[in-house]
Amino acid sequence: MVTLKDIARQAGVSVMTVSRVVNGQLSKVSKENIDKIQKIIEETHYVPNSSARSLSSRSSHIVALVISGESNQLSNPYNAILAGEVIERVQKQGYYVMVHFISHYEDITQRLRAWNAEGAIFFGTFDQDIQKIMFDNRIALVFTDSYTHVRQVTNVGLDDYKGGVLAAEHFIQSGHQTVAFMGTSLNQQQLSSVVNNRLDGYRDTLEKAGLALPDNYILDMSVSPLSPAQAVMALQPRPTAILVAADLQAVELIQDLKQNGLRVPEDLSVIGFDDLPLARMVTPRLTTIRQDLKQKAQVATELLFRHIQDPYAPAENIILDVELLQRDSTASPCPDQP
Amino acid sequence: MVTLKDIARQAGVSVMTVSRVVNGQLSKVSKENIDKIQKIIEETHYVPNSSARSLSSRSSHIVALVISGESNQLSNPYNAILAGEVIERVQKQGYYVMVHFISHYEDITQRLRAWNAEGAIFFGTFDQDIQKIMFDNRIALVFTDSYTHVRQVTNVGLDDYKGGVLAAEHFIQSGHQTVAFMGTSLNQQQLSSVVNNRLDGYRDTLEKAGLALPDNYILDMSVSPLSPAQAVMALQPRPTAILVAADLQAVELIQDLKQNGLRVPEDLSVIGFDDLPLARMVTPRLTTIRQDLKQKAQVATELLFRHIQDPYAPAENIILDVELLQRDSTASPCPDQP
DNA sequence: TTAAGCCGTGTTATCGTTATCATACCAATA
DNA sequence: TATTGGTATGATAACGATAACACGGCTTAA
Repeated sequence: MVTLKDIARQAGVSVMTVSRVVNGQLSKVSKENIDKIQKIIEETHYVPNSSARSLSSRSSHIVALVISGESNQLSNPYNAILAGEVIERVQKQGYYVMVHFISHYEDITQRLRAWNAEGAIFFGTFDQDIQKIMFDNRIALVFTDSYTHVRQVTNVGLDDYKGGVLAAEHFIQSGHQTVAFMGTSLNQQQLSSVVNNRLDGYRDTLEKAGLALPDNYILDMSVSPLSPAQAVMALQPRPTAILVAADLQAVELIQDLKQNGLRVPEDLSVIGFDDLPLARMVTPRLTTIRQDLKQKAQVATELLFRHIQDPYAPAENIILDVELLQRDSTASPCPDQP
Repeated sequence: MVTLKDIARQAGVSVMTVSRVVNGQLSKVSKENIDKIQKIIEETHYVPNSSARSLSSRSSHIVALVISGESNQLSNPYNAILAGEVIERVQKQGYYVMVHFISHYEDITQRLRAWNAEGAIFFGTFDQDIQKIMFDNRIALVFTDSYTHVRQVTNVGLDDYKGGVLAAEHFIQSGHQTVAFMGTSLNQQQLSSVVNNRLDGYRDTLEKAGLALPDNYILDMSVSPLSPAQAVMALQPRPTAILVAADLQAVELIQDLKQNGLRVPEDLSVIGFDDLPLARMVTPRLTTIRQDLKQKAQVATELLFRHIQDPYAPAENIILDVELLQRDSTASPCPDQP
């Protein structure tokens, strides 16, 4: 392995002179030395040792990507796409990305500190743990989709409430009278308030229009023993429209409905959430509440680097907009419906 | 930041004694010191500095995940799922994962050497560059889906040829007479021999059964100006079955066919390749050549750690099996077809 | 002429850890 | 008694880089 020392010896200068050239402090080195040293660097394929740099300069140029969830966190397209966008951007800034999968609160702070990560971006639910993490680390932290009351937390969220509102409005305008909601983890207090907010916007808007959303029309698939279609079909009267809090679940529901002989949108209109690429690929193409993952990644990365550069930059909670994308999984209710 | 020195001072011992405890060399330290030191470590939330460790011990416990491709490499579910599986397993071994996206041959060796990665797993096409990489690095390297003639390369591949065979057999048994193939990057010599092998198995089997696969029935969508459906419909006589070399493309084709008024499988039987989760979600559910990504990840990770532990472990080229998964996108040709 | 300042370069200490060797102590063996 | 050997510990020197300061030589202003 080639080190600064080797190059210094070859060039007949001190390591500091080489170090300056490597780090682009060219104004401090004579032209002839710059040329000589750069040539040797090229020839020897010298690569600076990041560990040594990190140790000495106390800046690692490492950003951690922390993804919570169970099993293969990247098999979820939402995580995967967002992760990819973030990695691309972080890399473009000359930083390195370390990926950490965690289930619940394994001591992620250990992992961040081991390599002196300069910052971290979090995917998934961390609400309960945000404060712990905040106190344990003094590095730049950016959360996504986290609801919290702690002021110092920087977060990039989504206007989930509005998403619910848009879905409700769409159903109301289409003339639906009996509607339902499907999601997961609805009862846990802190967890998944993303879904809760979508529900709130949905319910509030329905009620304003004089439509009720009874509790039993709010289906929590994380506790229901029934399959998605069964859960819907068990409702009397049967809803003609449903908002499902995630595209993946919506697709699953539609599959299941088909197998049970129900048609979408004729028998049931379905709105998803996220607009994953998948939404355009299924039949019928999924009407969904779209969020812009590229934008989310961009904002998160920008915030991260802002806080890396300036530890005293104020915490921000950015809420991104959503829009309804009407495709083929929603329609007016059939008049001859039972 | 708490260091070994701090703990040593508090415990009234030398740093080496603390180091031994931290590294589990408990037989070399007295019981009372072990207890005392462990207690202080807990209290102070000491975390060993990995950079310093790496520098001193010359082992970083870092594994690089190198993913080639354009733009967001993780938006491809194949990459994402495989990456997730690998990350999980690497992490379980106590190693850290650095992710590197590269397009073409950016100097990935720099990135690996900067942090002294102990090993690397590669996703994507690297055929041309494998040798370069091999020569530049002396660390454990595992490629996936790479065809190469270099003996020292460790690779986890797929029986792509058999995949083509299975698809052809399926079409032959179903009574198809006019069949086609769709893929990308078919002409490049080294690149994407994965697809070429699938094509070879397909063509060989068809020919053995007396069916021709004329060149113009081999559609390369990376050079065709037509949309997938258009490319198929331009063929006279129109094929009644087609093997598409990747699920994503197959789904795209089916979508496009629908919009052009053609039904799957009635007008055209379609077989995909990979069996992504997506394949079960679309309508019709996609018949496809299945590969086991978990297995692929497991084998790749095992090979990686074997070569990390033993630099002289022999290079291996493991070929994983495939199987045909019949779903709803294939059928016998309609008799009344034009 | 002298003080001040810049430029290019080198010297030294340090980052936090581990490798290696040395040492002190005690027990067991010849 | 002298030798050997194990056990627990410490001292010292790396690992590869950067930070901070020092220094000589030159120019410029007082």
